[in-house]
Amino acid sequence: MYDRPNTLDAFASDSCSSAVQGRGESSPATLEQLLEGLPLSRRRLKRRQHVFRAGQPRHGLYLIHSGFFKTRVISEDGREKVTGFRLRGDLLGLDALDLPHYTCDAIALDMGEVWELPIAYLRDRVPEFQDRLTAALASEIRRDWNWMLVLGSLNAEQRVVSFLLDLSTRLSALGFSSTSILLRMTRADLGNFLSLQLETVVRALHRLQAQGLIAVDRRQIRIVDPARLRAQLTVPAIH
Amino acid sequence: MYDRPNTLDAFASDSCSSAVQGRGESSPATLEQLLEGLPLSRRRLKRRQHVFRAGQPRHGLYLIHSGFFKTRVISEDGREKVTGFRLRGDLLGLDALDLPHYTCDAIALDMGEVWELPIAYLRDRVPEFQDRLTAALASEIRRDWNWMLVLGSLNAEQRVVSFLLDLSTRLSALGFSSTSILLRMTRADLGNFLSLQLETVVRALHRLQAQGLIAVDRRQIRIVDPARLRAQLTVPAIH
DNA sequence: CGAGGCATTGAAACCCTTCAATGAGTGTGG
DNA sequence: CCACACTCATTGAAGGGTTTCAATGCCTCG
Repeated sequence: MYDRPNTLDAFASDSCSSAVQGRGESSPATLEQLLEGLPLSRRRLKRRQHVFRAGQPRHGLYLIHSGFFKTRVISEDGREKVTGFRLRGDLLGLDALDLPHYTCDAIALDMGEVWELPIAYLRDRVPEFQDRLTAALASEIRRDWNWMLVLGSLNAEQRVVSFLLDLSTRLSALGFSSTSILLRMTRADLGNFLSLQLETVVRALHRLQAQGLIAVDRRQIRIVDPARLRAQLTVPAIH
Repeated sequence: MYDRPNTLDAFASDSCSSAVQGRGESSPATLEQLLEGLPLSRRRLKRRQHVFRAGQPRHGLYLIHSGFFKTRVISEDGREKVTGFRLRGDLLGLDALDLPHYTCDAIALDMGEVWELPIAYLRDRVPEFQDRLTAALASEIRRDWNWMLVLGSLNAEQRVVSFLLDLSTRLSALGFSSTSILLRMTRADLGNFLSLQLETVVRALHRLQAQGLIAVDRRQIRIVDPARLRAQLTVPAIH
């Protein structure tokens, strides 16, 4: 019998891509370390500034060096969907790797810096680069599928819990506190990502606080009881 | 001003990956043509048979030669999510390209045949293979994002319409009728994919039939009025 | 200090889910 | 060849979680 991937475990393992096919023995753990010393063009971004927009000619791939970003797609008739929140080490533009134009918007939620990666150049000079790229692409697919599972089978409160735990894990992996979380996105962005109305997000956070699982102070979230918070995901899987 | 990708257009353009970065002039349009003549191990599958299961050691990638498949992920506590329905030309196992084990189940919905692609071998011998792989991965990400958008912003009826139009487009690209569609999956599978209960799918199909947009006969669907069906997606974007 | 963006809260409405029962189609075994 | 079993689809009714709409409050910034 084989182990089935746990939703949360899958999230966690994806945050720092581990087992890349064909990778040699010891090598830099992060893409950033791998690219250290290369003359990459860096770009600083302010709040609400776009790294790129859907439809623009694709230049390269962007590696987040610092800051907090969101990616989103917008349909012809204006419906928007936040496809993810991206942190240091994440790549922006993966979805358009085979296209001449970007297909999503990448927007800074606060100040940040990205490094532009010249794909063709790196593919030729950095042996591991192609494998890293493949790993990042596959990882994004798994991430998307996990969120589709979450959105399709959990209620509002559980979705918010999933989000908080995921963010906590990712921030923790970057060396930040796993219990003190500063949300950089609006309630509307969060709701959009979780396929909920912003009021529903507010009420879910409120209920979680009332249960003593978290403490909410505007965008500052403190995880009071991680264990019971996690336990919320295994209770009556309503919906 | 740049064009934003239309949901449906995006679906359509993804069905036959077109502009692969760095691809030369004339070359086989499909992966299958590219691999013609190579000694690939083929595998016939019966209804309900698994191509692979999550957790199994990853062998290679599978190219669907014929048949109708579904992929799904299952969480630790048994929640299931159908992540897609796959047709001829689609690849199975992309999500685990960087992992030693598969992360989803791939299941035949009727009789079919898949070709097992030895990745490392093909990467070395077939120049275009890596680019095709990248294109397939990025394409899957765009596909997932588009479905996330659909599920997050459209009501039950519109989701079913989106599904029918998408399937119609894909079947059409394979040379099948675009108006006479045989659903190979159960209402439950379809509902799971669309994040709806099977009863809701039934009722949505019923209403679409009542409006004269489609004709439903068990799993046989006939698209009576494609234009008005498409128009359903631009009306009161409820939700 | 007013303006604006964002968050909160309440109440009503609604779409979808849930539960239950029936029906249709298929396959198998006596 | 028919009957039983089983899977899948259909339909109805009730309930409920989210949405929708509206109003208020809070904080930041010019």
